Amino acid sequence: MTKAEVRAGDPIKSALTGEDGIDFSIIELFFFAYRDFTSDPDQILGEYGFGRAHHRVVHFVNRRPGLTVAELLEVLKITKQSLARVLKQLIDTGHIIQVQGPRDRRQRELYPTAKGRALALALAAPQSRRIAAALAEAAPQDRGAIERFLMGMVNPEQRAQIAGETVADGDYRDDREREAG
Amino acid sequence: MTKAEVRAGDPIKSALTGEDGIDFSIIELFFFAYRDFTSDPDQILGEYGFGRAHHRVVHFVNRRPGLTVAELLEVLKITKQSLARVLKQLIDTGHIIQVQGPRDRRQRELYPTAKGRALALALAAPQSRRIAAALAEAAPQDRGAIERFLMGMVNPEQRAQIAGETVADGDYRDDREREAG
DNA sequence: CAATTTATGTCAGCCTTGTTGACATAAATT
DNA sequence: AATTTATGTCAACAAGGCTGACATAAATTG
Repeated sequence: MTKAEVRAGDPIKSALTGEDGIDFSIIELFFFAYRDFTSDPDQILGEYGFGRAHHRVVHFVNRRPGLTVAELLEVLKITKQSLARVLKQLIDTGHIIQVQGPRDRRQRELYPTAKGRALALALAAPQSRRIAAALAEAAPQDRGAIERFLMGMVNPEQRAQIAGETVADGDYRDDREREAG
Repeated sequence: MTKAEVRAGDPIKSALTGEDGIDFSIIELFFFAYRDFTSDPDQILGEYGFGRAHHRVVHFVNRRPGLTVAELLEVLKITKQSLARVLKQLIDTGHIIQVQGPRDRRQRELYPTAKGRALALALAAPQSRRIAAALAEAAPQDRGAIERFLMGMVNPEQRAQIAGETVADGDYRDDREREAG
C-alpha cells in the first residue's frame, strides 16, 4: 500500500487528477470559464435591480421575439411560477411587452421594447468581448471546433432548439437583415 | 424606416442576431452547454440531499487536498458564512475531515475521506463522459484549442490559480503525468 | 351546446445558496 | 501585553428555484 490512509474516515492526501480516467482539466476550466462569463453582465444587472433570471428572459425574448410563455418555459426549463416573478418585473419596467396571440388568443407573445432590446445588447456586449478575446488569443482558427464542442455538450434532444447563427436551424429568419451595430 | 415599431414601448419584432456585432451564437451555446453539464451531477446530489454548493466543495477539496478554509473561499469566491453551511454538512456526513494546520495551528486543512473521494468521482464521472462524447463527435483534434479557449474565458488574474492538467502553471505538478482519456 | 382541456396568471409557502453584520475564540505576530 | 489573523457561529435577509392549489378565458371535443 503506497498511501498512508488505511481506515475509512482517514484523510486522503493525494490529489485527484486525470489519472482516475476523469477529465478534471476541462471540468474545472468549464466551471471557472462560466463563472467569469456570467460575472460580466451581473455588474450591469445590479444597477437595474435585476438578476441572472432577468438576463435569461431578456436574452431569449430578444433572440426569439414573439415566443409564447410556454415556449419560454420550455427553453429555460423552469416553472411558470419562477418565470412569473421576473417576467412581471420586466413588463412593469417596460423592457418586454405581451401581445395576445393572433391564432390562439390565450397565448401571450413576448416581444422586447426598444428599452428591452438595448438592455439585451448591453448585457451581451461584455460577454461577446470576452469570447472574442478568448478566441483571438487562444483559438483564432478554431471557432468551428469550439461551437461544435459546445453543441456536443448539450443534450441531443435539445440541440435543434438552439437558434444557432452558424450551427442550427434557421427557422427564426423571417426578418430581413438590418444594418445595426 | 424599415421597421414597424416607431414609438418607444412598441414591440420589436426582429430577432437579435449576430449581425449586431455580438457573438450570440457562442453566448447561447455556452449557456445551454453549462446548463446540461451541471444537470448530470445534480441528479446524484439530490439522492444525498446535497446541492451544487456541496459539489463544488467536494470537488476542490479532492483536487487540492489539504487546502485551508481561506484558500477554499478564495477559489470559490463566496463568503465564509456561505461555505460554513455546506462544509459543516460534508464534515458531519464524513465526506471531508479537517486537520489542524501543522505550521499554523489556527488553520484547518481540508481533506476528503474515502467516502468524499468516492463522491467526487461519482459526480465527475458523468461530466467527464459528456465531455469525452462532445470531443469525440465534435472536435477530436481540438482538445488543446478548447482548453485554451476555456482558459481564455477566465479572468487573467485567476488563471494561475487553476490546477490545469495540460494547460496551466505546473505548480500543482507533484504528481507524475497520467494517461487519461 | 355543454364539458373538458389548454394557456396563462396568481397566491402561498418552502428550500438552497448567496449576502451582510456582529461577535467569539485561539493562535500567531508585533 | 496588545493586536492581528484564521476560523466558527448566530441572525437576518434576498434571489430564484420548487410544489400545490385555484382562477380565468379561450379553444377543443363529444
